[in-house]
Amino acid sequence: MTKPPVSDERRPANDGPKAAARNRTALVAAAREIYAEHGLDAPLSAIARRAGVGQGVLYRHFPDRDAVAGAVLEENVRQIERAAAAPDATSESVLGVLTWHLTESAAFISLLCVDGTGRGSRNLAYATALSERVERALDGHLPDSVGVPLRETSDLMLAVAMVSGAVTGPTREQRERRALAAWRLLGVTVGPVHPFNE
Amino acid sequence: MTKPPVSDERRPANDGPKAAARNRTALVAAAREIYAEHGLDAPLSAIARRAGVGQGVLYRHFPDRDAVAGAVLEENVRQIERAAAAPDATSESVLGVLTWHLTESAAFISLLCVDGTGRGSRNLAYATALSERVERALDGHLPDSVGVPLRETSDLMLAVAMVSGAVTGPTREQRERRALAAWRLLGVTVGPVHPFNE
Amino acid sequence: MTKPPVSDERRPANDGPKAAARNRTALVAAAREIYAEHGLDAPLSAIARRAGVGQGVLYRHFPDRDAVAGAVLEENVRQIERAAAAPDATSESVLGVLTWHLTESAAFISLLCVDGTGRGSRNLAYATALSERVERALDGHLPDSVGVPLRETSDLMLAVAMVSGAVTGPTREQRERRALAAWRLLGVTVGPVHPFNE
Amino acid sequence: MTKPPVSDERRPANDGPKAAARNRTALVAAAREIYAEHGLDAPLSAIARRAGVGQGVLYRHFPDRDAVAGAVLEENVRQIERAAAAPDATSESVLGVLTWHLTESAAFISLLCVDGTGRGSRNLAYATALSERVERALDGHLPDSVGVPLRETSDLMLAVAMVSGAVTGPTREQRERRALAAWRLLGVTVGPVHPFNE
DNA sequence: AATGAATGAGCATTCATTCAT
DNA sequence: TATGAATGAATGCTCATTCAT
Repeated sequence: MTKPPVSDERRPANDGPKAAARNRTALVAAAREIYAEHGLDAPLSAIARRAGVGQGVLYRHFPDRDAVAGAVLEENVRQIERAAAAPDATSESVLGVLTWHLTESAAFISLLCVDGTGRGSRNLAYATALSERVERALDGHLPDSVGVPLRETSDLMLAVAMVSGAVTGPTREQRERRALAAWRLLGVTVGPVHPFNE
Repeated sequence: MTKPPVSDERRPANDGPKAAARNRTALVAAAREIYAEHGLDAPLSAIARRAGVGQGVLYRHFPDRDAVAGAVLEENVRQIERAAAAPDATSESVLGVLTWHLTESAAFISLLCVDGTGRGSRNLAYATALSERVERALDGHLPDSVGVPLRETSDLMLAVAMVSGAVTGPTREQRERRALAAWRLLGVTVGPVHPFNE
Repeated sequence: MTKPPVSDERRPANDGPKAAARNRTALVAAAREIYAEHGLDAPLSAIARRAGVGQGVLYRHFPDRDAVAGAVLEENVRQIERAAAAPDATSESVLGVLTWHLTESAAFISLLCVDGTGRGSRNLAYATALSERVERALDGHLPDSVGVPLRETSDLMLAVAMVSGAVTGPTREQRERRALAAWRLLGVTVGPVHPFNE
Repeated sequence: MTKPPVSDERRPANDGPKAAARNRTALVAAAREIYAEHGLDAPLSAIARRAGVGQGVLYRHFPDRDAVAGAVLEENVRQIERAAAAPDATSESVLGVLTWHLTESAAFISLLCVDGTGRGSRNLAYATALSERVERALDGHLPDSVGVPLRETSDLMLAVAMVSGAVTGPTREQRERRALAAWRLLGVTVGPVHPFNE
């Protein structure tokens, strides 16, 4: 009377290695939602619950809470990189995508608008690396601007931080309106605000 | 280096009611420091410890953590109001004082650059009231600006939020440099950056 | 330029020894109200505040929180003693007064309906002494009862405890109704329910 | 006296999910003891300590302190329900079981002898529901009584509350003696005092 | 590899009691 | 003698992280 191969009780959904990638994706998506709803200080348990996995899985994929935020930002940053690498990329189109992410992801705002005064200092490593990837992506897409010109990418990154600071409000629409008003004050034209490939 | 004459060991140091005002001041000062070092989410116990008082004293003076932040911000806001009310006030002088507080107080940045995504929604009451006082103070001091003009106080508040977003960095000097660069990108001239009456 | 005799500033109402008795009375009255509203676990500070005195005064008159409760009960007990000592006292009249206090004072219920399992063990001294005074007051006023007769004062005290257990409800009227129903189940007739000398 | 093979020193003793049910049981048992010793206001930390678990475990199993009390009472109430549902149930047998729980569980007394004056008003929900279950269990088991008859279940519940008020004393034996004396004063015969299925 | 229970440190808050004035 | 501020221990509750299964 050998036991059936799969399991004899309620199997906790051990789908083998296939599940690993699926779980990681689910965790990042869940984290994005939770961050949007409750801010970056939301408990990790909420993220695991939303993803439908145990907390142990979260720790298997991410060593600490900063790694979770980093993974969420990774996706934002990648879209900007791809927008910048597109054959028909213009400063306007790239800023449109960047602005989309600013309005959609509270975590992304925090990335670019860190107060730098120590609070989030735990994970400067992650934040700095990601921030530099954004900077590199924007390099070569310096927009024209009415009034004071942006002369270098560092000026543009400053402008991005400034727009980040302006992006407040409870709904995405309000945040988009504020972001566009901010770009206008800077004299910068922004293309359609949308995600890159979604 | 005089010490109280009696009791040199365990004396809980009850200085009587006279200490009340002194303690409140010490608490606000401690809170300002702690906020600058650890952000607005710093534990209240750290503030009490820094102020050299028991936690109960903190609660005697401030009903909740928002009241503590409010008391800290109160001073920032008041200086801006006074700068705006000075007989020789100009937009440049007022913005200089405002910029000083942006570079000096992490809490003040948070006031003007709230992410608004729900996280800190507990104390919108305080934040809104204080923010409106800043807005009223700035009313009538609309600066000229190169490039895109600021047409109304709401534009100016947007600009302030934008500058707030740019104010990052570990030292006050770096933060001031970033703030001034941000104002420059907006085409706004700012006067000397300093506290109003200190 | 000698100073005026009374005081030169806002005098904290130091009316001399006269005030002592007045304060004690106010404290007991305040405690009675607070206990009725918030139960015996109410903070002492609330009692002092209601009495319009500082907390120090409370400690001057009562060494600890049990002494406060004891003082409140003292008054209840005394009225019962006086009702029992009245020339025209009957078991019915005495039980009427006792029942009044049961319905009016949560603390008094606790005195007679102590769970005895340790919770309130801190002040058994007070409670026991007061309880015995009630017992002595009831001695000699054993009521007739339909059904099972009460043979001794200890039976009557048991009956009192039983009625105490029945006295629940948010309003005094409800509590009185429950108390009378309880006495009825015991077959005991109770006179008019009222305070003794008030 | 076997011990786990590995690690004999600091092991936080995470016995895995198997321990969940065991821990819940231990918590309820510990709560019962603590309540008996220190009353319903005992600190939850004491319960967790007695159960040999961390405080977090307590909160995993019970959302708040009322849920803990509810779980303790649940068992008392269930035994009464089962006693009432037994094929040979009589009013005497059911009251015997009820009286057992009155003498054994301070919390159970509190359930039936609530002072209702507001103090413990936080958890009326639990208390009311459980109290009604007792009432339903007693329905149909109205005892005969010498003297004043109990006409309805509400009379019986009043009698139960009265007996609850009489149940005082440091040992279970004393409490049982008081309870039986109380039932006798009510003219009600009670069967053997014992738990239902233990 | 996944689960989710357990741990325990950490923070907020309350309040009895003391004591300088 | 009265005041009421200060103390600090106690308690409730929340999570980040670990780990037996």
